[in-house]
Amino acid sequence: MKDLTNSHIDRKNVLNNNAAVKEIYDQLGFTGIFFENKYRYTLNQVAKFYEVDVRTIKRLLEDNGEELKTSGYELFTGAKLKLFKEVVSQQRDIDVPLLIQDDENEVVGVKSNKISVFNFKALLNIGMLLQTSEKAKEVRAFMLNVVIDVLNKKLGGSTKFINQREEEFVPAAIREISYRKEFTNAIDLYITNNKFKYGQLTDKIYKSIFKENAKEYRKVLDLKSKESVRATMYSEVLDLISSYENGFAEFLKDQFEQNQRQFTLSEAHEIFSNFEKLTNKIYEPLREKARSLMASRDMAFRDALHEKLKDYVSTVSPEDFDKFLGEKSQALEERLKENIDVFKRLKDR
DNA sequence: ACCCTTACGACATCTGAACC
DNA sequence: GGTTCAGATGTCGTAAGGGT
Repeated sequence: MKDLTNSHIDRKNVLNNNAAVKEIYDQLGFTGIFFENKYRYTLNQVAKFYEVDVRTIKRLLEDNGEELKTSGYELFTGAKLKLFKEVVSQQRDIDVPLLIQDDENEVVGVKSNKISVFNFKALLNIGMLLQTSEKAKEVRAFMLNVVIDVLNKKLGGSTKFINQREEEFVPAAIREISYRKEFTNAIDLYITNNKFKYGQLTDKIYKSIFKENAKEYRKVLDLKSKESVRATMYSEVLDLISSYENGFAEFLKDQFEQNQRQFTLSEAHEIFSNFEKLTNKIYEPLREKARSLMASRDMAFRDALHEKLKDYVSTVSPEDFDKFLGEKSQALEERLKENIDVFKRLKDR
């Protein structure tokens, strides 16, 4: 079974979700020592919190050092340690003593030359790695509940059109519409009548970019028959589709001018394969990026796995979480209203 | 029934700034 | 300059779980 304790990607996707982490901190009620803009916990506090031996936490540090460092684990020494100690001793005066004193009622680490310090994310990260601690198990369940709550609150329960919540979506969708026009025009003019020609060539583009045809894509995202495939795509994917459509339209036109007659649909398929070969290297970097963004975001936001892109699933960045869930994310209607205003302003000039 | 692995705790030893 | 003490690291024992 895949869960937080054995999936690096899932752990990152909880920890990169800043809105969720903040909510978890507010609800958990385990106050840290505020130092350099973050809430900090010493190694001993962390061990006590999860009711495990200090050695156990240390072993996690040995085995998952890099991950924990990325989350915000730090080893304080020298000047930084001195500063930290000062902050700690001040905190003792304002009555948060339990957190920073050990059993002998001493301030922890006064004479130590180094102290392991966790920020809140690293504290949660530890909770995701501990296998048998009951407390850690509780914290994990709690974290996931909050993450689900946050998602539901931000999205009103549906993640289907989460792709539309970032600033870039509307402009990308508008661009795509005009490039789509170029594409369908070229198909109209240079390919003999065949009612399947649009769908088949569009599928070729989809397969070239993300390995699925429209039908497969619909299935992965569980779209109803009336729901538009394009409306669920991320701006980066839309832009790449635009490039393909525009590029292929021009390529087809060139071929037509050499050929002096319309192509059949099966010839057009061959022409597309040539186009694909010719542009393979050009599109490669953008395609890799689009695949990775699409696979990772759909996993994190839509709980949807694109089987053919499973090697591309990685973590969703904190920026992405903000982009789609944060203050700047919006519902499409607001986005459109905003854009209409822009058009109006331009028109008035 | 047996062996192996995993996760963890207990104990021991070494290190090196900070403090006196 | 010696003492102190948290941290780093290593080793061993054990309980639980899984596979054969």
